[in-house]
Amino acid sequence: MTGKFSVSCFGCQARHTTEWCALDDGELKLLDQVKVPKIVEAGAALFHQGEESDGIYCVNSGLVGIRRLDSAGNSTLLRLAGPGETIGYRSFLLRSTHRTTAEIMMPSTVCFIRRPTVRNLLEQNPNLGLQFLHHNVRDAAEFEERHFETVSFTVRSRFLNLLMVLYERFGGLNEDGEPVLELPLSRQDIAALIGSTPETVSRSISKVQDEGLASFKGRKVLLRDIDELMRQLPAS
Amino acid sequence: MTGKFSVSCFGCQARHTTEWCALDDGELKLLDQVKVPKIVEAGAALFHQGEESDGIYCVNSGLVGIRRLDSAGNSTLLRLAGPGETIGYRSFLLRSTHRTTAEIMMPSTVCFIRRPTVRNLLEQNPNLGLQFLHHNVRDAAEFEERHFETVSFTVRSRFLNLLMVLYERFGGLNEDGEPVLELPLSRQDIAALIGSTPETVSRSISKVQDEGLASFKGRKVLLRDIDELMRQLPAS
DNA sequence: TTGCTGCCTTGATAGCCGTCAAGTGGTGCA
DNA sequence: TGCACCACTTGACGGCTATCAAGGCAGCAA
Repeated sequence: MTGKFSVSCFGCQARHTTEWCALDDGELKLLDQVKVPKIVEAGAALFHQGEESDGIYCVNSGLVGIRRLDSAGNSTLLRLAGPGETIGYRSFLLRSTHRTTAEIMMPSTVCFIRRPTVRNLLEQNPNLGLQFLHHNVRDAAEFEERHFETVSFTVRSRFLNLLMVLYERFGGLNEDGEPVLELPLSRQDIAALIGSTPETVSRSISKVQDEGLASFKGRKVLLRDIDELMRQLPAS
Repeated sequence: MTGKFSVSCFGCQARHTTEWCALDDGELKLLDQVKVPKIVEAGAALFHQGEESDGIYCVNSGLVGIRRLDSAGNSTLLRLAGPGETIGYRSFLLRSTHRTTAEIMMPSTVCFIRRPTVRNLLEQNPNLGLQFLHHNVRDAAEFEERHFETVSFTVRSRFLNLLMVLYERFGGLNEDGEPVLELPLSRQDIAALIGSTPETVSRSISKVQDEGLASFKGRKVLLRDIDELMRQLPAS
């Protein structure tokens, strides 16, 4: 954690796409007053696996990685959370310790909401609970989807899939109008996300590059043939 | 669907382990009156992928398979639902069409609860929503876990894992006091559940048999060395 | 009985991919 | 400038597993 910043819930871009849209003006005002906004540097952690849950986090900007440590001490990236996503609400609702570690992947701004606040709001406004439910149902559906993909498609397909998802989130056009992307992930984390290894990811990258579909230089990507890349995605 | 049967929510074994434990007596009485109990034969479907969701199902006894059809028309078994589990609530909550098909795997009894009833109960009793949330959070955690297992362990490990899970649910002792199990699944469905193919499953079975850990005859299984089988499970 | 059908098993083969190991390149620091 | 360190790449190898193909086996109908 490296600082605080000022942000109003009322002006939050993400508000209308999150569970907090269930709140009325009065409740939102309360939330606005008691939330703890923070600027966080890449590499920091919002919470660690095994810790007690003492509240939930709402991502305002940036990117957060949800990791799990296995018994051997290896850290595996499970999923990413971007602006508008609420983190840590599961352990909160289950009153359990955090089952994962939330690590900042790029400079981010997040809002922390303390346990009592969340509890009060939940009791006050049943719709908020339903919104969390909706959120989680979508998450669960996505996991099911990903599980299906992992067992059905090759590493290459899964990599291309991730690449395009990341492009939609973080991509843009360079000065020449070409589609480019700066990967917010190491090869290791890419590998974990698609259920593979850094070496195999690296080989997939080389192959895609040899075929002229995209150029990779470190984490910088130039998508040379975006149409063909899209065409090669697993149908879903 | 092949018939109706009489069952009271008040006497339902599964009630206390499901989301319906949030209901008070009055609400439960209402539920009891409007629910539609059904006896269903193996092979029938509760709902099909793509259909409109018109309510949710509560499994009273038996086993239901949740399947997904891919674009090529292949049916893939995604997961199983047993007594006490509620089915179809995700499409219900998202107001979307069913994303999966629910197929009866063995003669079962289920209760159907119509959309308006569920909606009313949800509005009336916020705790019910929270219960669904809990349920779904556990589901999501399980998917995450399974995804992790699939990319980390071999087919053999995953097969043994499934075998022991099925044993806990459907296993018992034969007249000689030996642990036995009647698989409720075809090889094809076993393969789908663990993300593999019927051939590889068959080979795993042969291997486990050669090692003297268990005997397979069709769907009948005799677990010869249950301790060793447990020992070979992936740690989790 | 015969034939048919579906499920399961077994064999042969190829390829993807994980693992181990060595090499490359970029960055920061002294 | 040189060195160390780290992430990444590349190569070699082997094993697991998917695929294709053929054969076995039980259930069923005629």
